[in-house]
Amino acid sequence: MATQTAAEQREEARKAFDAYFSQCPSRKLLDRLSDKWVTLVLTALQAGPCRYSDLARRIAGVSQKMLTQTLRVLERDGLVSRTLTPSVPVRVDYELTPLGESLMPLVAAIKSWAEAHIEDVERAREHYDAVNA
Amino acid sequence: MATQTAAEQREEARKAFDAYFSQCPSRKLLDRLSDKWVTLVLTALQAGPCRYSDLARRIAGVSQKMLTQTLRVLERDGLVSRTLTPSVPVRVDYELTPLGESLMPLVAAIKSWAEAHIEDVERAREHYDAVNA
DNA sequence: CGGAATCCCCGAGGATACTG
DNA sequence: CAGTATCCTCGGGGATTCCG
Repeated sequence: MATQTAAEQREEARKAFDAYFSQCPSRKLLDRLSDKWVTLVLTALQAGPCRYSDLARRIAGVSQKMLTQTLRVLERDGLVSRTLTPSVPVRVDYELTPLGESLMPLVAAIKSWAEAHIEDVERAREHYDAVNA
Repeated sequence: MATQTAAEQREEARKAFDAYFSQCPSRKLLDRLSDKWVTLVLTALQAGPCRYSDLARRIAGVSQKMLTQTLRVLERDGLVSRTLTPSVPVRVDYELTPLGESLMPLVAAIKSWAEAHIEDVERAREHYDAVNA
């Protein structure tokens, strides 16, 4: 019994931590933003409404699956709205909601820090790699 | 020949996109921040220097492998400094660099948006799930 | 104490094919 | 046009073991 306890304790601690962790608002937001396609979609929509196929074209590397999945998540989170026009063929437009727009300054802030400090980071990396030959 | 061209073109487009994409400073930063453990480590270090084992204890759910890996990456990027004291047993302290500290306001901004708007997001989700029964 | 090395599993996500 | 469904691969990351 007791021999297993240590491992079990660690695992339970991890599970409890994960449970707590997944509730953290900052984490939820980071999980969204960090998704490879999310910021690209948001940025693409910043200029205004956009059709599905236009998004697919603008975001060159995306697969249909991931574009659709990303849009669904963003729609569910209330960051993007989906408007279906039942013409033939169907037409679907996506657009940032006010909530989605409120997120853009944060995206801009991230871009700003990145562009301001990326060279410092690059230099640090070169130095690190040089030292740890 | 020509029958393969379409698929090949897509793949090459994706590769070219990935290559371009991986160069984007904002993406690099997001890739760092989005790492599950990075923000936790940075936040833990915000209060001041901290030993390896202290970090391991503070960040309850982390495995040694991921803690070490995270610290290595942060050190390489110049966001965290590592100080080794060759006593017996060895003692290692980690600390935010000025560059690392300059990142904290951004982390705070993320936290701020998350806490301010997470309820809107939750409501949007509930509504979405209710509509799409 | 503070790691490095190895094994192994699981799930994110791309390719492909089909549909309203 | 705008998806949905299925299959399959590839690598992130936990558990475990060993080292200075």
